[in-house]
Amino acid sequence: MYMSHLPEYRLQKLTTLKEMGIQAWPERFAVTHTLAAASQLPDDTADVRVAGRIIAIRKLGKLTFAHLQDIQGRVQIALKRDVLGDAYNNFHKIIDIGDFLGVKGTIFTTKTGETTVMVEEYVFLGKALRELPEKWHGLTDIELRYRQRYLDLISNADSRRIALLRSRLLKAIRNFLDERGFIEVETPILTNQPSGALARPFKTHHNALDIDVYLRIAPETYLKQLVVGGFTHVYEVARNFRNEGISPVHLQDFTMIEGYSAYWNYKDNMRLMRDLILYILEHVFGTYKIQIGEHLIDFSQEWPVVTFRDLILQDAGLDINDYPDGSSLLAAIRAKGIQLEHENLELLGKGNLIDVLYKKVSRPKIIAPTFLTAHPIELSPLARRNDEDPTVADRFQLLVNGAEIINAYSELVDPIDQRQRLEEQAALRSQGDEEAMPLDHDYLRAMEHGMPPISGWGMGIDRLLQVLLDLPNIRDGVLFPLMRPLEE
RNA sequence: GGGCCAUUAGCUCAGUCGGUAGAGCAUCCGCCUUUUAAGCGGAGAGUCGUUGGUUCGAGUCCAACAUGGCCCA
Repeated sequence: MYMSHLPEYRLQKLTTLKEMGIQAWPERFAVTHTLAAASQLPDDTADVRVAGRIIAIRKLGKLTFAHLQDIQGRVQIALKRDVLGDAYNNFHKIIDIGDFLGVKGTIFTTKTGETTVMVEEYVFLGKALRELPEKWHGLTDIELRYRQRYLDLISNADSRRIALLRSRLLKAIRNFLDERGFIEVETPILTNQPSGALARPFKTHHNALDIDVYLRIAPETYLKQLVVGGFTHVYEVARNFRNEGISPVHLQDFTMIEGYSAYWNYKDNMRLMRDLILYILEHVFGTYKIQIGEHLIDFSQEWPVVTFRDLILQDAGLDINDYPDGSSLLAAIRAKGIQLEHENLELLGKGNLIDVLYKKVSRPKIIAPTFLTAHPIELSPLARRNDEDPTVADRFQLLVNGAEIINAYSELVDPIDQRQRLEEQAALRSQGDEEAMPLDHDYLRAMEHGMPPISGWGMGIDRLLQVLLDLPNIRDGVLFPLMRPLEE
């Protein structure tokens, strides 16, 4: 057995445990209270049984204090030689910080006012052969926090708070949608074609069928097929995978909630999304006011609605409607002295150029929640064309603090228009644009069987969490972000 | 892809001008019955990320590489 990498003193205590006939990793312990609940009990509550990881021990001769902790709380325990006899000395012979312990005892309050369990019996519940991070500073090495998240959770209260908050946030969203008649479904992650978004996919291989398959980049086309099948309000909490670069605002493996409603348009979803965000703030944060960087944002205020055209007119002094194509717009941008960062500005179509311009001059300025609407149609291959202006889509994005939190539109349900737009995408793809969408025959066939009016939305949970919690890196809201493996 | 920064004891970090490797926590020993970053006294603990180079001498200077972070593309 290879154990030379483990601290000697811990292996020694493991041996001591065995010599004393105590199981190092026993199989069960019945508790009466969670640690958090026990820490709220009144004095003299008897027969309290709790269990947790020992995160601190303070021995004062014949009296020892320790703290038990789990993800939701902690409670102090006290062990007295008077009460425990030999078991008191044995405790110190077998216990290290990090071990799991179960205790039975009675609640009392110390001189310093902390609710504490006076231990009458204890049961060893699990040996830790490695040490915990330093107790005061915790684990600060960002790499270690991502690689060994469990240590981060044990030693950093903020990490525990974020992990629990993410869970509560997801639950709140499900509750909100369920209350409004949405049905939750699951659609495939392994797909024959990457569809529903503009992004590079991860590719893998199915052995039995001997075909390449792709991890989904969006659940969109499947969810709309379900609307064809009769679902009127449907949603999925979807893990999506995009083979893109790593940055503080990009994950390769992220969670998106998408929802679709038959007979709705994008304006119905604007209302739904505002209600959803306010519901989240009320139920998870308990306030509509969120501090983001130096700004205190009150979400209960009116959220302005701006069009792409008005926004760019305001921020760049250019009316995009004055320019028929990309090259004339680019000339105007250059005449204004606006520097855009892109490899091949000359090759961009008008829609993509507007997008690059918007990201440069407008997006970073949008702090308070704002609906951005009327996107260029080229940027929205699955969205419905506006009836009055066929160059824009019936679409909106919700922006907060320069980040796109929600993307939504009235869906394109005309199979003839859809086929044409996907063929344009496929042409771009054959010219080497790896983000363009391939022809999705399954989806087109479903559309041809008939779609009602539909509006859908997608909300990036990781980004939402990053914005609402003001996290410096999007991975701070993810328990186990992808890391390059270390060579042993 | 480019730039900057980090990598020293299990953890958190110092390390001056290039001259024998330091502290706190954790660990071990002793004292201690209301502590909570417990305290007091003592002890052990290191491939200074890796590989080269410069030098009488490198944790320190130089180069490459590795991993991570931030900024830019």
